[in-house]
Amino acid sequence: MESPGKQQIRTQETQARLLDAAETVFVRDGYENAQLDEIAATAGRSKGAVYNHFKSKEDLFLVLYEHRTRAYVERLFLSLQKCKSRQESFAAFRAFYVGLVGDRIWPILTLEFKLFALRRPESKERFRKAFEMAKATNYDSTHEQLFGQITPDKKSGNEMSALALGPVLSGLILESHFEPEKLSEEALQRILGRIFDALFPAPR
Amino acid sequence: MESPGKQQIRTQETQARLLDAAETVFVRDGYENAQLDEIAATAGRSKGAVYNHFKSKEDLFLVLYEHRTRAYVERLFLSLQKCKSRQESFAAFRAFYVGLVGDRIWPILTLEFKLFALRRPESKERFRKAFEMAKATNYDSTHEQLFGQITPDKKSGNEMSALALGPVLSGLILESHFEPEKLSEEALQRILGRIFDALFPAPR
Amino acid sequence: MESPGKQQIRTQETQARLLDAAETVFVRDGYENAQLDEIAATAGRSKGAVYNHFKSKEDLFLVLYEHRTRAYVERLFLSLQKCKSRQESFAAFRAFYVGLVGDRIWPILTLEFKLFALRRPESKERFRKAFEMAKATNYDSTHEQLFGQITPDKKSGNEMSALALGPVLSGLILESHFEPEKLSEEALQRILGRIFDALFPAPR
Amino acid sequence: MESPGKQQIRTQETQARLLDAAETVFVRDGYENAQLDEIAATAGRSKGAVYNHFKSKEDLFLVLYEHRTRAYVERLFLSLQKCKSRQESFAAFRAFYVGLVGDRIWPILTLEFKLFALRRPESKERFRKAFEMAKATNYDSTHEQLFGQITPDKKSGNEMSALALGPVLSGLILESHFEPEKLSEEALQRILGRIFDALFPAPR
DNA sequence: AATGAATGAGGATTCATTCAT
DNA sequence: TATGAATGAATCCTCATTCAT
Repeated sequence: MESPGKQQIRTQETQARLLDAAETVFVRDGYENAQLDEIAATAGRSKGAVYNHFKSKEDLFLVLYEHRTRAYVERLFLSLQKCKSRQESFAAFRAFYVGLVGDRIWPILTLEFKLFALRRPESKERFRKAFEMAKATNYDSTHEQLFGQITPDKKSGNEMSALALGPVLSGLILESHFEPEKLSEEALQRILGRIFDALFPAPR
Repeated sequence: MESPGKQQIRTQETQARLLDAAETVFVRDGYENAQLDEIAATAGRSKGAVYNHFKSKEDLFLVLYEHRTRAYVERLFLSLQKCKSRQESFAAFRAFYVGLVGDRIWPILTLEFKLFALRRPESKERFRKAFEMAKATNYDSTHEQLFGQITPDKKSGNEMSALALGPVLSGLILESHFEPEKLSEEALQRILGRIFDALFPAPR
Repeated sequence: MESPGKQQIRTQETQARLLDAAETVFVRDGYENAQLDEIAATAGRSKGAVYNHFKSKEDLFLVLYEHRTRAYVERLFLSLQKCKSRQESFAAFRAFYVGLVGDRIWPILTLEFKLFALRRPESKERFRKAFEMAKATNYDSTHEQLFGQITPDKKSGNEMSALALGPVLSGLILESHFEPEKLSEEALQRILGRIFDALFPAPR
Repeated sequence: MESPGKQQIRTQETQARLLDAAETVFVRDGYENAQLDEIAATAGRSKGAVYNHFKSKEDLFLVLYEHRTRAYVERLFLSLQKCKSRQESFAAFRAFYVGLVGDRIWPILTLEFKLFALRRPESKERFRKAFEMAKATNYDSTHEQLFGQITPDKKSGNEMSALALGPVLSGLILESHFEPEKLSEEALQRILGRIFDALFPAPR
């Protein structure tokens, strides 16, 4: 009871360090090959510490995904909030998307997550909820901010397109690991831009 | 001279069965979770038989990838050979690509392979070679058949675009497993078509 | 500061138990047929515990050999330290050697080790180092204590003879397992004594 | 039925080749690590052939040991037969023994055999029988040829000494693999000679 | 909260042996 | 007799998880 504040801080720091370490190791080695031992060591903690903060390896993985997903969505919302017009919003959206090529980690983590979830119906459920939750926060208003009020039909088309953005990005980033020259960051930006424009024909 | 024939046939059949079983199990469970036991059983063979045909689990995985890759490339070349004009060829190419959405297996297998290769530099080498070999077979003539003689600059752009096709497909197929309704086969075809057209603006 | 003590004690006890169990099982079954499972069980521990203390079966085997070798060499040095004269020392040396027939375990273990090392050049290296280290500790002074200052020529002869002692013992102990009556402990003592005297003609 | 002679020759040759190959591989790798596959390959035959000639790996091992043992005993008897006097016989016996250091294979094989037999009471039986048989052939007359008619007491002493010869040789040869310089063939001959003389004080 | 020793289920791999040819 | 594909028992080792400290 001496310094609960410090304790809490320590606890939070451990959590954060573990999550960072987990991201590093999961992405580097893949979920199955990632060793809790190594995650703990990378975080400067011991194996046991992981279990004080997470129920299991799977739990750590899911919490990590939830964190990172939330962070990205929040970033997007933040950048959208600053926009004054629909055009501006739309441009910000596009820029945000194309800018994602700068991150070699997150898209791989996402692939890893999805392949993981694909094989575990139980986790798949939690996985989707996490994603929905993050997305849902401001979904409708965001959509309107970007596209205005449009027919349900068009809206569903937009949803479909939006759904495609992530996977396309992930696939390309993965490929770029094998063809770093032909798929340079610049090249990827151009490709992503073209694809974005194909999926979201600029509102008149 | 009857026996060698029978032996050979048996051997080939076993190989083929093992590869088919491997594809099923690897895609269903992922590389790490796939059990040799189950692959063997699925093939109607015993665990040991796998090791008469493949050096290791990894080897089986790589050989499987090589086989399937080669098969796809050959299918594409075959369909191109029938074409009489550049337009026809190009249309065939597009159709081939868009038609790939019908296969839920191969794109997932490819993702699995690439994430696998990403973590094993040695296999990465072999992996790329297999792909190159298959691609190389008729590459230049194919390119000319599709695009005619164009500036090296444009050619390199086409290469980049070609490189993007597979990853985009894989990413989308994976996502469709989570959103089977929003990303129906039909929807995927439309998206893929649009992306294809964005990457390869139709020649004139 | 109670816990680190308890932990350490537990750790040491486990190590010691595992080494004892390993000795029992390796000698009884031979290196290849010895099962880690059984060693662990004999030690009252689980299979996994072995791997917390030793890198591999091979490592366990080598560490065991190092331990036991060291212990024997130390015993010899200890008994030599008590001696007052060269004659006494020499007699103690002889007695020590002849007394080794009482141990049916150690000579067999040594054979097992050497045949093992013969087939693994890497271990052979470590194996020799362990032996050298143990031997080296007091080698020169011991030699002088036993034989006085003698010509290098004679010294090298003594070295050769010393080298022969162990193998001769091991060979005989092994044989005595097949001819327990003809090669009783008493008989072995007589034979060993005679051989010792032939190899080290008593210093006047 | 065309050429039974040729068939038989082929059969015998295969047997001999398999035994030679077995000796090579068993000595090089040890019984447990020796692979039937490799033995067969070394013999220029296939794995299956081994089973046409031997019941099992163990059987092959035992037959090999029996063969080699018999051969050595026969060689000794042969060289003794030529001797005219007891002195000559005795010298021949000594020379035969000391000469054994030239063979780096057989003593190791013997060790391997004995450690093997030690752990398999069933084989131990067969093992001893093989040895006895070989030895027995001419045992009593040989003994008399070497030592004349002596008291049963002395005879039993000689038996004991004779029993020691093999193990001593094996132990030393094994050690010489680790100390090839200090235990050169020449050095071994000197040591063996001294030990022989200590075990068999020259008759009068 | 943190540590790390211990657990033990799980799985890839090896290889003697069998058997159809 | 010879071959070698197929079998499957056997075992080392890994690593997520637990728990006493």
